Amino acid sequence: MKEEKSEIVITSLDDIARELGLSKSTVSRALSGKGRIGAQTKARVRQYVKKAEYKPNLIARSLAQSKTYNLGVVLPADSDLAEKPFFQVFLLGVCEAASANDYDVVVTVVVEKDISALKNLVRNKKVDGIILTRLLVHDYAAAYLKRSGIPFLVVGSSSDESLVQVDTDHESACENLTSLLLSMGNRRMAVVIGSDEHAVNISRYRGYAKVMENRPEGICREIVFQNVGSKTAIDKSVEGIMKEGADCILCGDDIICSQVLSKLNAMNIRIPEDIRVASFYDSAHLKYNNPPITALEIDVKELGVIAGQSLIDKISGKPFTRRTILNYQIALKKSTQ
DNA sequence: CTTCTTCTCGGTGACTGCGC
DNA sequence: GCGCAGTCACCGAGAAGAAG
Repeated sequence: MKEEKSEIVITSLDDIARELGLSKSTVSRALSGKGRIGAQTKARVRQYVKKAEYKPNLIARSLAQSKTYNLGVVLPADSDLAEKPFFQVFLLGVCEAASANDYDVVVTVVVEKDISALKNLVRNKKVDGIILTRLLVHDYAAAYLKRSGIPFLVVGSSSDESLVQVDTDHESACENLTSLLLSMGNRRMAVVIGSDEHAVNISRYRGYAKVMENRPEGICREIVFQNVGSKTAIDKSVEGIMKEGADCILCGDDIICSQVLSKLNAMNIRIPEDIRVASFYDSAHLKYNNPPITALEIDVKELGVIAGQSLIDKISGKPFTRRTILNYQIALKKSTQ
């Protein structure tokens, strides 16, 4: 009986080396492009590998390089996190950069002072680097990562120049949006903004305040609501603003804005006829609102891609930018006309 | 049975050596 | 001396084997 030729299964560099009559180091060099290798040998190996549909064993590569090929992304453990499009879209961007570099993404959460999950990730050497997605004014996670020595970057702005930062210039963006709305005839500009524990809220408020302080009437404290987090607090802020009277409400972010809109709707207040509304951050929450909402638009996916790529560059010892600032756009919509 | 040592996995990279 | 390919130690953790 004619013996059937058994198919050769290629599972490792050794198999390829044996088949081609080379050493596995030569095959490794041919595939990585590193080290000295003849062009002919390189082409021969690559052609064979393509035909055999060989995929390198990433666990073995990790072992040899003492790297995990994982990026850690730290999210805040907010109860309504799933409702925050920022983090979802940001993760998409990070995953895109990671995938393009043979990295995977490991997600963990921190609850302000409780950074035990992050510590486990670092201690157990599960990741090569970390991205902190929300920078706090007193950030325990950032302080810990600095001590640990693991490469990391933060999404946000800090005066601490040792931190690698990726962010939008929120202060300048909010300053420009506030100025623009004033130039459109609005005089009494109310603001509803979240916790001043979050660095981003500080920057946004600073942008608003910078413009308002330079006006003859200054900042009207009775229509300024900071550290507003809960739905109840936002509702009370809106009631206060309507009682005191304002031309426009500036919302600290998309979540606050959607709750402000909901409260105004419940009070039968029309936008923009009775009051104008704008948001310091746009998202899917506001995209389909009627009327459309004036807001600052940021390419969050691009933010994720840049954060991911910057961290990988830092891990790989390549040159990286210590502070990357992304552009923003002011999208003027019907809510402020 | 316990403890210690060696081997294993697949890939990397510094070093070595061959041939022209 | 240069260009190239081969050798070998190493990575980390668990399994297997050896010794007491």
